[in-house]
Amino acid sequence: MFSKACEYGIRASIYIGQQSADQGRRVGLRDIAAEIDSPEAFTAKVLQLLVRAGLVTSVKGPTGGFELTAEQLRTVTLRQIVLAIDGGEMLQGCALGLRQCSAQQPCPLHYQFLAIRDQLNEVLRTHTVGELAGKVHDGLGFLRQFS
Amino acid sequence: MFSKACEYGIRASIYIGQQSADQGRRVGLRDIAAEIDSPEAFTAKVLQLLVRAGLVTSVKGPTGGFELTAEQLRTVTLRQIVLAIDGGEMLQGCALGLRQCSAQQPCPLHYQFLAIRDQLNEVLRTHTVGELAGKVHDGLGFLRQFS
DNA sequence: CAAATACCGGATAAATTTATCCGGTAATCA
DNA sequence: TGATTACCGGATAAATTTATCCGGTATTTG
Repeated sequence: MFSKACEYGIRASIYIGQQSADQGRRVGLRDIAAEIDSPEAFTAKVLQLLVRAGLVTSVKGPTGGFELTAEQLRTVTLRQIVLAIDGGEMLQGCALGLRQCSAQQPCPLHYQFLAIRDQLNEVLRTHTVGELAGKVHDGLGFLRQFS
Repeated sequence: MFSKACEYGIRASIYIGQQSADQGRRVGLRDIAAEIDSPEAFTAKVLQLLVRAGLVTSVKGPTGGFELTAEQLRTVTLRQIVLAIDGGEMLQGCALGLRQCSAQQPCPLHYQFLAIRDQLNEVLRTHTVGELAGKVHDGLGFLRQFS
């Protein structure tokens, strides 16, 4: 559905959000990669994208790391994360790969997938990172496999 | 959403279906690739998968080519095509990449994506290649871009 | 039977995605 | 100020996906 990069990006930002909401704790890369079970260096690349897009905040040096500001917690949606990493392909492109699929010239599944895509967009648009962080904090959601 | 291979596979099988329904016309690779605007050799690989899976029929030699039997037209669903090419990843896997995402240990978006995935499965399960071929035949759907 | 046709299947190459490495820079702290 | 910490960013490598090539085999037709 999403690329690996995007999966890591979503999980990472939710974890960062959880720690930020929890007494404003800043988290380092090593910590993040361990907690969401992702490759450290690759996760760093993905986080750089999110930082550049203004969706995550980073601080260098000792006591540095990644965090979400109160505003980021409140306003950053999953949709923004996905767009920053994967672009709009999955959110807008034709399921059958037609370059211009529209009501004028629809693929045979245009309207069926329009409905699915609408629902996907709705889910991504209406969930903030902060909200999902809360869910993880309350033990109602997980970011990696616990055996 | 789907891989390129899968996009080609779906478009190709619908086109084959359309020609088969239309006076049982068998179609060759060159023809298919031209009609759905896909790379010929790669499309051949994808079609081999579908033939091996029993979803498409092929005939060698002159006057040979690909076709869908009456039964294939009636019974083969998009879901079977997608499974044969992309496997169950998109249809079953966790959107956030967790190896075992379930009600026992759900990702923070488990139930939201469950709904989306259900709808996707439903669309793929309830549409046969033959039905979509009819839609294309009636000019209600297209398999490539016509400028 | 011989020639032509068209799918089959293995090998190979190009492109993209995923993943790693390492020196550079900014920030903290003693 | 000097040492350490931790993100930044470019280069590189591995893995996967996408795409191509070409000889092999089955089938039709003359």
